[in-house]
Amino acid sequence: MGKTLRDSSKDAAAAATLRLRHAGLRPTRQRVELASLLFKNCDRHVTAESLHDEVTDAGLKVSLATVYNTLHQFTEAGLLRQVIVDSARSYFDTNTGDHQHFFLESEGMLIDIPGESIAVAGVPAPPPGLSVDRVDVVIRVKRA
Amino acid sequence: MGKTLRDSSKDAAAAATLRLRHAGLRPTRQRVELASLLFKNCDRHVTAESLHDEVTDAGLKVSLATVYNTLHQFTEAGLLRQVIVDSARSYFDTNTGDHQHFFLESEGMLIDIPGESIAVAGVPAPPPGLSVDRVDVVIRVKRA
DNA sequence: ATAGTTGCAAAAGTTTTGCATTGTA
DNA sequence: TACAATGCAAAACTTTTGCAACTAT
Repeated sequence: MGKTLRDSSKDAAAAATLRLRHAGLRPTRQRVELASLLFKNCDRHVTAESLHDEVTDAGLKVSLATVYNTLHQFTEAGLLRQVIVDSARSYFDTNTGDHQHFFLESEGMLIDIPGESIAVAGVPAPPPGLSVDRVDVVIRVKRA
Repeated sequence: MGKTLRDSSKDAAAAATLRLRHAGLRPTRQRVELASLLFKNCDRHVTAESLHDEVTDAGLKVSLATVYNTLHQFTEAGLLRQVIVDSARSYFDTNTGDHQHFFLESEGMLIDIPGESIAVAGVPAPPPGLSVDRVDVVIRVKRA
């Protein structure tokens, strides 16, 4: 039995709903729509604006403010990770595991690097009273 | 012969003027004042706003827009380096050499780590057509 | 029903830009 | 004098918040 396009869309929505419930977030229309887009494919890197364009292009209506709020809620809930590489805008990564990034600034493109590939050695002890929370590595690349 | 406070201030201004000329920037009043503050002591990390507060507190009048423009001009000229660690604001570092940072987000504090201390191993080759421009390491710390 | 949650318009930041003014040659 | 460079007010961004409307129980 082949599934129709409509069925796939429903499946994505159902999966998103489950994922949201599991994360303790109410599956509202906007959240389900955004989650469906975000988690449909594998790893994705989005900005608030790129995701807003995406929902809009899909014919759905979600305000940009809601996209921002939702991205932060998803991040709080552990569904997304925020990646700070550009002073002009925030990126969000659907890959929440341990990994690092290549960043091509001119095109706003992020590429994942598996966490186990990279090793950072020689980190001095943090100043007294402070402990290491996370180590972020950004490999800034440019067109050769 | 001890130098008066006024002399020191003059010296700082003279040094700043030289530094600006050497970098190919016209030593205007605003630039000299900002450069005097920035390069008076050793390594410093400032935001546009913190530097603006500083000039203002010193009784000088420079608009915030000019502080932004000047920080970017100094960065272009190689006198400063921009450090991207916080999505909310840009930091500028008077240490332009090879080094990395601890970042205590809750207080907006950056601490330099000498470049030779840290080694990043296992960086995969960048995707075809791209070359590595720089490797940034940020050790995010929190109060223990 | 209704209590807590949500979504968005409006506000608040931060950063950039256009242009009158300034400073230099 | 001319003319490029500068500094800042105003504009343009991105992001956050307060509260009316909604929704899950």
